[in-house]
Amino acid sequence: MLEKKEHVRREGLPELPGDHKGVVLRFAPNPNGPLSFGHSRGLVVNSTYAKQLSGKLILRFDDTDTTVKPPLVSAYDTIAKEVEWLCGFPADKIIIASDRMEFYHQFAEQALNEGFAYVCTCTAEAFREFRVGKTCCPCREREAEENIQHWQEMNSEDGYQPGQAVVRIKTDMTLPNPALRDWPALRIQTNPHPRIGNVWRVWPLLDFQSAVEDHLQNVTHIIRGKDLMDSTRKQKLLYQHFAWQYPETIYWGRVKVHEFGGFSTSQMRKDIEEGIYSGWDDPRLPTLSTLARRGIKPEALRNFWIEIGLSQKDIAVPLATLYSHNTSMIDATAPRLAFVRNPIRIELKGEIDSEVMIRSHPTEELGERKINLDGVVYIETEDHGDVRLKDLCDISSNGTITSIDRSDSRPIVHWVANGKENRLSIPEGKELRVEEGLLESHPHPIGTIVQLERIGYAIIEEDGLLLVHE
RNA sequence: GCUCGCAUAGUGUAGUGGCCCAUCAUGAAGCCCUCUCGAGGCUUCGACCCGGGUUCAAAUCCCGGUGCGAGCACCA
Repeated sequence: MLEKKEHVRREGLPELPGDHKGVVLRFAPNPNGPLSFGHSRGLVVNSTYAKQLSGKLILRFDDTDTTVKPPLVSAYDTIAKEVEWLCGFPADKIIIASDRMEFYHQFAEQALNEGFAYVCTCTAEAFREFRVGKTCCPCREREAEENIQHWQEMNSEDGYQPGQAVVRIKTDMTLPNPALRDWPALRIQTNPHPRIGNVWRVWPLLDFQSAVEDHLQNVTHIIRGKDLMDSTRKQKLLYQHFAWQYPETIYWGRVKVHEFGGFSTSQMRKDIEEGIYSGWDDPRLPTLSTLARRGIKPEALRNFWIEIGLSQKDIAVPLATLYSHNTSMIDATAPRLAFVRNPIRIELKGEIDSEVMIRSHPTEELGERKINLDGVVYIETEDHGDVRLKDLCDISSNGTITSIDRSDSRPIVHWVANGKENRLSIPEGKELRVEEGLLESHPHPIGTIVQLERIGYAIIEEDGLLLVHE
């Protein structure tokens, strides 16, 4: 029989491979600063699966680097709160790698004892030669006992110093992929850790720490960027040595947002400390704090990433896509207000009520605003001409009222009668443009998202308006 | 250089051999709406990277090419 199948479009995220029972996922940022837009993909994807499949979401702080990207003590707390804000629920469990060091040491010693790891005392440059030449470094020949001895020297203050020794996982120096050849698992760092100080000297690198912790936590699925594909391959080799089973792994491709180029957490941290930015929620920054401050709803961010999905394709998305999701979240509750930039005074000539009531939203019940007219309105200089004052009357360019009802198709403009001076800050990439103008009097408290008619959505802040988006 | 990955309209996606002269969203253009450059409704435009192969049949499988991206850190 010829059966006509329905063409059904898949909605939401693709089905997760593997077993759907007892799913354990993790989101593992480096707490060297609060979360950024870039982190939000991993968080949304992992938490959405965890929620859909009634699984667990682990928030894990990968804070084992005290040198290149040292942890920021305040970020641990901030990130936990940001996770709850974005996901709508808190992480089921929080793991801090720097509290779990004894486990990493224990498995490192096991690896050394069982002969699938060794202490390498070559310099990074020297080892590069071996890696490129597919030849073994002499350190690889050490017996387990000798390795343990060197390991103890790594852990001792008067033993090896940073850069003088690392622990490597034995793979195969002839592996076609150079990235996998006897990769480094632990190294010496003497900078004190901001959370726990100088308790440890030998710290694991990501590939080792993450692999061990995923096993310890029974993580079932790892969903991460495809830049970590070789990390998966390295970790699988380690899992073979330990005879563990590696989780299902899914990748996403690189995302470029045109409006947010060139920010790194370390750089932002430096710039904030130097006063270039006012803080982590400076309107020009691509952080989650900034997006929250700017009135971007967590649901909008979630819908945005879910729509993009999990393809391994590298993409470039305009922020307009995120904004369109946000518009649908905020429009129904955003009262309308008029904000007139570059105002020009117009004296109304003709009959008109001295008091008008105007709806705060064209379709939603957001109440009405009462406006007292004393014969003068302000419109934007650019709008000057024969226009219709929205919800009021048609006028000619000298202010003569030609009709109360709309009489023709002349342009509709917004206007302010008894406004107050205000300013609107507009983030434009790394710049912040400020527009002065007259804002209609209103009763809305700080934090309200309003729609400035014909301009865009804005949030009311203590000292002015901040544009959400158009 | 070595290794790995990806390739559908301007953008983002659906699609795992016949439902596909290809889905949905967004965009652009035009129209509608007692009245925003908002929201809503309608119409139109617009794509399977290239070349071979397998097959009765390929966007879908295989090979080659090209393009783009990533890893080869004592960062994550």
